Amino acid sequence: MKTDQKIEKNASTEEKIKEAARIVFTRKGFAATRTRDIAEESGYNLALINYYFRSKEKLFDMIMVEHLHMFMQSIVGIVNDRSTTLNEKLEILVAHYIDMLIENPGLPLFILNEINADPNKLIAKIGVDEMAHDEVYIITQWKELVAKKKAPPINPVHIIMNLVSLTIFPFVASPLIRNRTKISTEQFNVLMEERKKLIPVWVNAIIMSSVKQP
Amino acid sequence: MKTDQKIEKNASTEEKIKEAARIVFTRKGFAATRTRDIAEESGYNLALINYYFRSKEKLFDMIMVEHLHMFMQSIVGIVNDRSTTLNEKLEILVAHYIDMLIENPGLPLFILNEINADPNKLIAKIGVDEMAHDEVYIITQWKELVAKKKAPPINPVHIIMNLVSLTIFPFVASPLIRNRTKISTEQFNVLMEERKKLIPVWVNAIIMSSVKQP
DNA sequence: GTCTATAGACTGATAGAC
DNA sequence: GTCTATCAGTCTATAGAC
Repeated sequence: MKTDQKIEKNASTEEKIKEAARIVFTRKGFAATRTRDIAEESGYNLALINYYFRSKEKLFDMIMVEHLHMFMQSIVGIVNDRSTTLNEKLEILVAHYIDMLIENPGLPLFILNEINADPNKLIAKIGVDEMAHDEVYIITQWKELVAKKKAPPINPVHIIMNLVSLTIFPFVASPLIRNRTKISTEQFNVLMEERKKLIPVWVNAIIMSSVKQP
Repeated sequence: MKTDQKIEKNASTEEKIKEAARIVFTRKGFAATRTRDIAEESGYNLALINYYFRSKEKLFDMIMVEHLHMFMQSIVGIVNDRSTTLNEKLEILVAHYIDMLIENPGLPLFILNEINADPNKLIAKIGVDEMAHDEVYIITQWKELVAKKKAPPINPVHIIMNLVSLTIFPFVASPLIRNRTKISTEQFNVLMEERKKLIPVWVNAIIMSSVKQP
């Protein structure tokens, strides 16, 4: 996956500006970012931003669409893979996301913010409506498990929320966590690497706990 | 708990403006909020904001400190209570936070954002350094549990992260969740109420899963 | 394509009337 | 205390030189 934070020397001017915008927008959000910040970060002049991208907003939208795409990318392939078990899918998904989040730790907060600012505008762009209906294979596998284990009376939405919460939230709260526990970014990333193996185990434990409940 | 979203009729002008600022800042963040938005929301004029609070930033800081206080409030009392077991503390904490979050769903994203924008500035204001050292009774109880169960080889930071993630993240992702699952805010809140009882059970299951692991 | 200079709109803050 | 009017600064976007 090519998600280098640094601006490549051989990239075109347009690409350099877009990369600079990605960095600044992700760090400060749309409103707090000035076109001057992007110009400075890119090493070019302010006027070029409007030359290549018609406006600050259009540049932002372009970057946001790419971010959302990165977030949803390849998931469809994973959850529809008929050669992997439910547990394997879980492991692959978690590892995939944690890898991506270690490289782009600011991404979730950025996206959640903009969804919060204007839910309809952004959600429309996510474009994973292929996953909205129940044709996805992982759903079939889940239903089989539920039937076999005489399983959860709990809403399956909880299970999804738990999986996503356990995977993404630590990155959203990363500055706070690192401050309170006095650990470095490197040590934080080691913890996140550990979670690749732990989260699938935990999610299974959560599912089983609901089976045993009265 | 008094956290009414509406502006009271009998409140003083100063209080009404602060309440309006709370609403707008929480919804849009510092940078995207204009003093004119606050004036409009409060029903008063722009000039009064500077009359009562010297600047936009001072007003923001004041609100932020109150928010952080709300977040940390009464936790010290709960975690230091010698009359409750570890499990009871867990249940009380989760229920306490979920109640607070149902009333103030925008709070976590707002706080996480501002911590992200300037980690040092805000963390200094949290003022829970009483909880930094190991004098807290819940820590003692935790250590006893670990000793008795010959428990987790996993870093206890994971357990804390899991507890906080499971409790807070659904609120941070609320607009996304509500959109994807096509549920209303009321239905969402019902799910969150369910989690009051479920999260403590899940966290226990997570802890036990690490005991059984090789 | 890239730059400087500047227009035009908006923002936070204040002066001064009542 | 509350208002209107306005200043001074900053922002995005563009015009025009090279």
